[in-house]
Order: sequence, then structure tokens, then C-alpha cells
Amino acid sequence: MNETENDPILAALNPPQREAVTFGDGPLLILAGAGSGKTRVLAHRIAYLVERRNVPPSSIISLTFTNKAAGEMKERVAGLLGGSLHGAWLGTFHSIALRILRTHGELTKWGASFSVYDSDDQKRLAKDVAASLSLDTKKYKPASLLAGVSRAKDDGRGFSDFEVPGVSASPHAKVFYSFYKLYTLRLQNARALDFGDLLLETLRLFEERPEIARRYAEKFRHVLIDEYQDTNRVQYLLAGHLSSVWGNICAVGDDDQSIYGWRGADLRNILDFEKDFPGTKIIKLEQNYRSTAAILEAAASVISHNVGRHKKTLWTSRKGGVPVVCHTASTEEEEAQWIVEKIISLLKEGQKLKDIAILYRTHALSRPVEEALMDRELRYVVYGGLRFYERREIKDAMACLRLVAQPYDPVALKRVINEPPRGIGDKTVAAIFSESEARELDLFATMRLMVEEGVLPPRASRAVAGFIELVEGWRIAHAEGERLGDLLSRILRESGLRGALERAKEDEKEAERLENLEELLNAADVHAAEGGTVLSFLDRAALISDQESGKPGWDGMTLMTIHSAKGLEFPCVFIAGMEEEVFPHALSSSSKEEVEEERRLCYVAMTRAKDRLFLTRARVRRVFGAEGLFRPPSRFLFELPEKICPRDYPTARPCPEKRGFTVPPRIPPKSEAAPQKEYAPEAKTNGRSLSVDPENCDYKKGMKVRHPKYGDGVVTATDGRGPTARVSVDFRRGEKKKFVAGLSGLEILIDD
DNA sequence: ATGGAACAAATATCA
DNA sequence: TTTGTTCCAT
Ligand SMILES: Nc1ncnc2c1ncn2[C@@H]1O[C@H](COP(=O)(O)OP(=O)(O)OP(=O)(O)O)[C@@H](O)[C@H]1O
Repeated sequence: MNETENDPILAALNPPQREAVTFGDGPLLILAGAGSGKTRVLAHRIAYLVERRNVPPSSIISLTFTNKAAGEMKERVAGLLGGSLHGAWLGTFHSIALRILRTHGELTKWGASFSVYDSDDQKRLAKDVAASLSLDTKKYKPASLLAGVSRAKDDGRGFSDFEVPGVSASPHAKVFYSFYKLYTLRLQNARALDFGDLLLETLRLFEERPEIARRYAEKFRHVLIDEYQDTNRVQYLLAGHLSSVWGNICAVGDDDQSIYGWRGADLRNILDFEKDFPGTKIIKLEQNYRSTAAILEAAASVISHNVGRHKKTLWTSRKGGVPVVCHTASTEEEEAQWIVEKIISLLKEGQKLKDIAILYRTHALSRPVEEALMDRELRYVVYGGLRFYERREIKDAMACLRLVAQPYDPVALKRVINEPPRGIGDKTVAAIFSESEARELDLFATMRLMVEEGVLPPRASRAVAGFIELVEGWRIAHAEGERLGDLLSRILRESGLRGALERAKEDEKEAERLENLEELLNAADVHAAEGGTVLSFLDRAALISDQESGKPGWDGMTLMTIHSAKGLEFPCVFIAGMEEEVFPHALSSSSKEEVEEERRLCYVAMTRAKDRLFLTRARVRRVFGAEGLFRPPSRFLFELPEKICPRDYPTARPCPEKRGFTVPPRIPPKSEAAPQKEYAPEAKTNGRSLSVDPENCDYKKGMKVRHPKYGDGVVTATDGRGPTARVSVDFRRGEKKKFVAGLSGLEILIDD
């Protein structure tokens, strides 16, 4: 039994980990805290099954949540195995659903060649739908209706599961219903699936064709799921189907790290696992191998403020450690500056750039940091944000490509029919669409007909004819087997997309877009070389949406949101923007549940750090070009152990009675220069206190408020509740304005 | 009817 | 900073 000593698969595991890896058949749940080696166990278990139990890789499916996690998993297992993993299904839920749907496309109402809409496509479609219904988009924002639809799909409720709202139903319910209805119809006409559909339609396929569900359930003797706490209803049901024959489902997760509630993640999935899968073996892992005690203590202290959580033991043998550092800067630029200084001293201590990560709640926070890093010529990679396949020029090119494969796609057509401008304006486009709907005809067929019948003004007619010919040419080239890269290159040339950019390339921005197109061509060549098709190239763009910047051995630091950092680890971690309204975010602080999810997010962020952890905030941060707003420190800072992170915030104190913060007159330390007039200038003079209370920002008619730009005013009307409410304000200076409450920068004035 | 220019508004998190 | 909307000259 000493063989484990030299066994690469079993050696570096502690006893409970080893038990999990070698566990035989039946459901297995590994419920454990951050950094306890859950993902490691999954990777080792896959290797163990293949190598020691002779389980064929093709009967293993491993489901992860993000592409990044899927990539890591592949890498880890490959490192343990050395190549024999061929045939195993490792990927995100969405990519695996897509694979299944493509295999059985003919059985769905979309047919075999449907397309996948990414969130930009979804938003465009949602806008069209709202316009067709002539909704008041002030009151019913397409984006929030769309969010409702996505959420319903995450919860497993397709349109057909909704009842026709009765006469007494709320206006919102009626609007939502008709929106969902038309959105569904338009998607179908476009033969497109959105992200929610990928999962939901796979589930439907399994339910309506049990023999297909069974085929997969028989194939997969082992189903492994990482980050199980973030599965939604549909994913949970899919997991049930996949494991229904063999019953070997192995889920790992941590309820304290559930951060996708807004995407329908349901904690009950992990909490009720035992009930759902009778005979479950539960294994707990309690040793954290990642972080120092200082970091772990700080993180534990924060998360302990969530009520009703399941206590977990988590200890580390890495006693002590460098204390967590909190820093308050006066502006976002100075915050970035401070981070960069720290990074430089870390580098002097021997840390490598790739060992450093800067995490933040929202992408918008990356800019000042990026600028500071560029000043010092430090290399970095930003993950997420405006991703490669989401860039305008790339989406335009891909829309052309999509028209080649799927000429009936309305979103793609609308996008490029007049890009670059070729004389087909809104009126003509609208005419084409309504005609196509009226005649129940394909968009291109409609256009051809309209040109022949001469129903369009001559100028527009000629332009449309030219466009048809253009796309037809591409389609012929494609049918004749032109290589993907050449086809795309032809499209860029003939469509004028490239020409338009070249004409404007003295502009740095446009030059960069041109470079992106070159990279796209490159990616197309690579994809074709790997045997990919136009269709699979389009799929990839929707699902991955990021292009690996192909620089091997790249040594740069990492900038990303906390959400995308989940599951990763770095020796040094900076968390920027530790301010109320930023983190917890203003738009998710309206309920206790939302704040608790933000707190878990904070916990996730902190537990990414192995050795060094820095939390920073700025007293004043600008929201877009606007004037800087005073930002009280994040409540999470006050939840850190005092000894680790001393309370040294002279400018604001938590005010428990109001569950908010009051802002006393600021006494600037001598060392700090710069006049600070924008920090609530009147607060000192008129004896009233300003209350910024994001948990309770319900505006009422008649309420006195202050805006940093417009001054004081009175609320004249409100629309909706919570941070997304619209608030109309009459300012004393005479202006009338309407705001989104959570983003407005409005402060409620309270008389003493 | 189109398209440029000037102006206003609005930003989450991911697949 | 970017994206969308409105207005006006072609
Ligand atoms: N038995 C062990 N011996 C040495 N190192 C270990 C052991 N188990 C885990 N580790 C290390 O601990 C770190 C955390 O492991 P892993 O990422 O698998 O944790 P996790 O539980 O998935 O974390 P999280 O929930 O935060 O994503 C990794 O660097 C891993 O190599």
C-alpha cells in the first residue's frame, strides 16, 4: 500500500482528498471551503478513473461553469495523465449542451443549422421586439425584460410554461408576457438559440425523447461537476439526466462561494444534494492549502457576517503570514498609483508579474489601473471586459459570415446591411422587414422580390440589389469550398468593412480595429486548420467570445473581475474599489440576499490570494466623465478583523442605526494636497447630515435630495422601487432631471 | 430618405 | 468612455 508514495495521482493528497479520489460508485458530494483542493480532487479523480479503474475517457463528462475553469481542468488532468484523455467531454454546461443539440438538431424545431446568439445579439433582438410592441422603453427597458426572460429560462420556464395573463394581471405581467412571446417567435424565425435556450432545449430534448437522454446517460459512467453551488435549475436537471443510469455523480462546491444567484444559481441544488441523490457520500475537506493564516482569517471574518450560513472548518498550516493591507487613496488615480508602487516593490522582492492579480467588482474599474500600469510599462492582461468577439468590427465581420451560412438571420442582416453606409437606411430596412413578415418570406427572397417589383425608390433599390449580389457572391464562394480564411478576407474586402477602417486609420482607434481584423483572419485560419467550419467558427465566437492572445510564456499580471477569478489563485492579490455602491454594487444592495451574495463575492476575491492581499479604496471616484463622488468605504472593510486592518478612515464611520454612513466634515491630513471641495461641500456649513444608504434608497415624493452636479432639489415623482427605480427631481436651480436611483449619485438629505 | 454632426444618456457580474 | 438619439443639410 506504499505505492501511493510515488503515485503521481495519489501522492499529493491528504486522506479525505484521497478518499474522494478513489471513491467507488454512487453519488459523491465534496463540500468544502475555499482552497481546500476541491478542483484538485476532481482532476485527480478523472485521472484515477482512467488510469486505475480503466474507465474509458469517452464515458467521462466533466462540467464546469466558465471557459477558464474548463481550460484549467483540461490542463490539470492532462498533466497527470499524459495524453490519454481523448474522448472525454470536458467543458462548460453551455458548450456541452450545444454539442448535444448540434448532434440532434434535426429533432428540434430549429433544424440542424441554428445559430447561437450572444448577449449583444440578444439585446438587439430585445430592442427590436420592444419596438415592435411599441413599448414605452422608459418604463419597460428591453434590457430588463430580457433579463426576466433569461432568468425564466434559467429557472426552467420556457415561454410555453407561462399562462396567458388574465385581465386582472399587473400591467408588467402583461407586457412581460407579450415580450416573451414575440421574443421567442423572433428567435425561432431567426433559427437562433440564446444562452438560456442552449440548456433549456437540451433539457427539453431529453424529456421529449427519453431514448436520447438514455443514450447519453448510458455513455457517461461518471459525471463530475465543479462549482456545483452555482448551478441553476436547468443545469441541475440536466445533471440528473446524465447520471440517471450509472448514478455516479460527483459534485464539488462551497455554498459560501455562490456568486451567480443573478443567473439563476440555486443554492438548494447543493444543500439538497443528499436528498436528490440518495445514498450520497459526503466528504468534507478542511485544510486550506492556498492561503496564509492572515488571509484566511480576514476572509473568514468577512464571510461570518452572513447569517444562516453553514459553518465550515477551514484551517491552514501556513501560520502567520504577511498581514492584509488596507489602503485608502483620495482619488481613483491615486489608488491606481498606490497599487503600481506596491507592485514595483513586490517585484523587487522577487515576485513575478504573473503572480500578481488585480481584481475588481466591475470592468469599469480597470481603466485607471491600466493607465497607471502603462505609465510604468508593466505588462498586464485584462480578462473579460470588451472581449475579442464582442468588438464592433469583429461582430460586423462575423455577421457577414453568418449571412453566408444563415441568410435568414435578421440580427446579422440588420447589422451589416448598411455597414459601411451603402445607402440602405432605416426606412428601407423597415420596409424589408415588414414585407418579409407580411409575405412570410425569407429576408433575402423578400429583398429580391422588392427589387424586381420596383417597390423601393430607385436609389434604395439599386443599393439593395448591390447588397444581395454581394452576399450571393460570398455564398457561392463558400459553396465552392473557399477556405474559411480566404472567404473572410474576401468578405472584409468586398463589404467595404476593411476599406472604411483603412481610410480612417490615422485614428489610433481605427488602426487597432484593423489589427483586430487581422487577428480574426488569423483565428479563422487556425480554426479551419483544426477542421472547423463556418458554423463552428460562429459557435465558438458566441460561446468563447475571447481570443487567446497567442503569446506563449507570457509574463504579465492579471486584471479581471472577481467573477472570472473564481477558482483561480495568485500569490499576490489586489482588490480595488472597496467602496460602498461599488462593492457592494449599488444595483445589488437592495435586499439582504443580494448583499450577502456580494459578501460571498468579497470572500471569493480574498481567498484567491496565497501570500499577499491588498484591499484598496478611493475616497472619490468618477462614474463616467462626471465629477467625482465621495464614496464611503465598503461595509466589508469594517467586517475585517480589527487587528489585521485597523480602522483608519477619518472621513466616514458606519452608522448602525441607519444602516448607512454619515459623512462628517472631512479633515484632510496635512500630507494631502489638493482642494477637496467636491466632498459634500455644504455638509459642514448647514448642520445637516448627508446619508448615503444604499440598502434603503427608496425615494419618496417630496424628499429632499442632493446631486453632486445639479445641487439640491426635491423629488417630484418616482417610478419603481429600489436601486433601479427612476427618480424625477426638480432642482432649486430650475433644472428638472430623471435618474436611475442606484446610479444617480443622489444623496438623500435628512434634517437634523 | 440618408448620413453626418452635435448632443444627451448611461454603464454589473458570465456563458 | 461609449453608445444612442435628434436635428439638419444634402
Ligand atoms: N493535498 C495537497 N497538498 C498540497 N497542495 C494541495 C493539496 N490539495 C490542494 N492543494 C493546493 O491548494 C490549492 C487550492 O486547490 P484547489 O484550487 O483545488 O482548491 P479549491 O477547493 O478548488 O478552491 P476554490 O474553492 O477556492 O476554487 C492549489 O494550489 C492546490 O495545488
